[in-house]
Amino acid sequence: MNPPESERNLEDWSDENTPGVSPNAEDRIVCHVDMDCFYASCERLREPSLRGEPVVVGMGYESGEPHGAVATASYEARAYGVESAQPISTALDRLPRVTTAEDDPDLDRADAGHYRPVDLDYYREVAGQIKEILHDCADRVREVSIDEAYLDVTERTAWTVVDGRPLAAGYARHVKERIAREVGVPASVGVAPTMSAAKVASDHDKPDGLVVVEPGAVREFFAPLPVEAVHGVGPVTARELGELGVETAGDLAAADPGVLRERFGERGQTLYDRARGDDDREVTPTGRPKSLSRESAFTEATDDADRQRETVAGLAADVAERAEGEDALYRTIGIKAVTPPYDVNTRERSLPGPVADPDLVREVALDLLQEFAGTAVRKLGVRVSNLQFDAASQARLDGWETEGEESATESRERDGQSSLTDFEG
DNA sequence: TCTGGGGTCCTAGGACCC
DNA sequence: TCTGGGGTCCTAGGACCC
Repeated sequence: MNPPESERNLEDWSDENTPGVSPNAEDRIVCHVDMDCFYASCERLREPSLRGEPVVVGMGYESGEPHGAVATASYEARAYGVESAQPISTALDRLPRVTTAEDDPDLDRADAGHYRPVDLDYYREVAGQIKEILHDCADRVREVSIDEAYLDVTERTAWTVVDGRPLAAGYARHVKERIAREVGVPASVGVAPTMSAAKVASDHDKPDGLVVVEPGAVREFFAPLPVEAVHGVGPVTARELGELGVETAGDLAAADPGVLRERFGERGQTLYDRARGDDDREVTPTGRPKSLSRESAFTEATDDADRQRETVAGLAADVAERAEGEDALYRTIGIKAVTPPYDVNTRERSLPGPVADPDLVREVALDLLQEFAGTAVRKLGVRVSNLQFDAASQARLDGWETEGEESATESRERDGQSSLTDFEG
């Protein structure tokens, strides 16, 4: 299983060789670029006076708004306990708005924050400029989200150590600095021979970080980190691992893979491999979406059938329109109904063949909703999946830009810019 | 943290087929 | 006949991520 000792990389001075990590020539160089509190950085870009100030991007902080959550908080705001995905009311408790501070002499303006609404169109525009740089810097780019991407830069640089540091570190710095200089927003970059290690590396020294993990040092790098640092370990898995006595990534790497497989299935093996630095995934471009969905929460749970049907009909229309905008055909139509306290129910129906038919989305969704007649729901969603993309769209494939100025969506934008509610999480 | 929106991947049971 | 084994599709739910 383990590669022979003789194959060890010259730069590998760790005592424990890492099984599975290929020797020198095949060591890839993967960068993970992760924008720091991206939405807040974008707000600062167009409003430079916000630099150095606590900034919270989210919705629902205007009085009278039903609900809302924090999309992104700047590090200054995080110092007050404001976090992503937090209810906006909690954020306001911990960090009052600046405007209220001005009205209220008892409030110290120094302890107040700047709140801004989410403006996804603008963030996408900024992201587009960044992606251009990334594609310029790498042969293969995988965009994970609006503010995050993997780059394979194996052909552009090397692990060779010069003046005590790998050339790859300088290359990563170059990428980072181009983004700062040409776009004006900070990024954290991780460099490693695998995607999973690069991901964790970029996270390791945020914000504005640059962390390099050399081949052979991956396991060592992971070892002291809490298991939650491993991509794919969430709260549930972390708790279950804890029950097995696995607290750190090092524990995970040293665990019995058989036990992990027994408890977590295939995922157990994958997590084990990751913690040991074994990850042979290639950096492949992001493919077409697998599903499209839209959902919406009620201020409070409702069993009003008319409201429910109205909501589902509206969501169905939105989803169908988005599918049309992306030239997607769908073969499965589904709904989601969240009932108190927070039970997620899904229902779906597959059709004999792929269609693009807004009326059908509506009909099927409403039909599936019938099962919940008389049930209070706090949230409803509509989804299409089993997507197929027709030839017309293939011309535009490749696109890392889902251009904001696509005309199909424009007409609908008129009656409420609130239709955009994406979260950085 | 009493819970916002948009995704991905995995699992497991049942239907159905050979 | 009460007995195989294997494969695929569908549906529902769960965990995780940004």
